[in-house]
Amino acid sequence: MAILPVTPSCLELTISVAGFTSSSSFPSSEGGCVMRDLDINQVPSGGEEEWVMMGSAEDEEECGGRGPPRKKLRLTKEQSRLLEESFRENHTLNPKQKETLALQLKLKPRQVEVWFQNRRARTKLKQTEMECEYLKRWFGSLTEENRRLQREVEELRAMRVGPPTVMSPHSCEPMPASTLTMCPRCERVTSTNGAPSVDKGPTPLRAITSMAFHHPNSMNRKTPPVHHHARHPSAAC
DNA sequence: TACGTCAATAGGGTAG
DNA sequence: CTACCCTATTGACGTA
Repeated sequence: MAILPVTPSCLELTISVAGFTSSSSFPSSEGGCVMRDLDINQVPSGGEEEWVMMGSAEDEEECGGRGPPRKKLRLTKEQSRLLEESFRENHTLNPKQKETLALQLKLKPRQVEVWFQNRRARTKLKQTEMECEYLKRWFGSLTEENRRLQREVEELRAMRVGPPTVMSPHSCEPMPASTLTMCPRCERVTSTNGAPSVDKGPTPLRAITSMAFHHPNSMNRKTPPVHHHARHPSAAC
């Protein structure tokens, strides 16, 4: 599997699957007029932010109508560029970095903090969407392979060529089928006489979860994900 | 006008 | 308790 950059400026972790292109769509919501007390939304004096008028005269009437009309901050291209640049270097900021960046951008430290929070959330959402897409495709291919194997089993059964035998991976001798069992969870064949199961390495799912866990974005995760096999009774697999 | 984007808030969790 | 993080949500704005 190749790792290709999808949107280098936005995502560090990317997953590439043959024929897969990711389209980002974010959930949105609509709601009524709920005005909050935002010190953050007060127009800064001499700042370089793009402040857009927020709410109409009716809105003000409905929501109190006290004080100057609220404005919504839109970061300038330069501010966004600097923030992105900083995000590429570090997904989290220490207080010193935050202060410096805020000073540099003529924003409040809280605004820088919020931007980084939202940026991390967007990154994670995109990652999740990509993983979801990938898992769907993987499921499809597994279903297809399962069908193919089922057909093969049927064909072999139809042939009726004596008791089935499996070659031992150790001695290359045929093993009696009675010593083989199927792990109900992972559906891999294991030997009851101590022979190791045939493992082709980590599954794509494991690759994904381990990638997610080791990604810098997950550095603040408190509890690592536990793979279900860790608690599975048939620890052989 | 519906929908996507994004700055911002609320609220819950955790480390120090 | 404080400061930080994450997640869910809100609401203004841009645009197809």
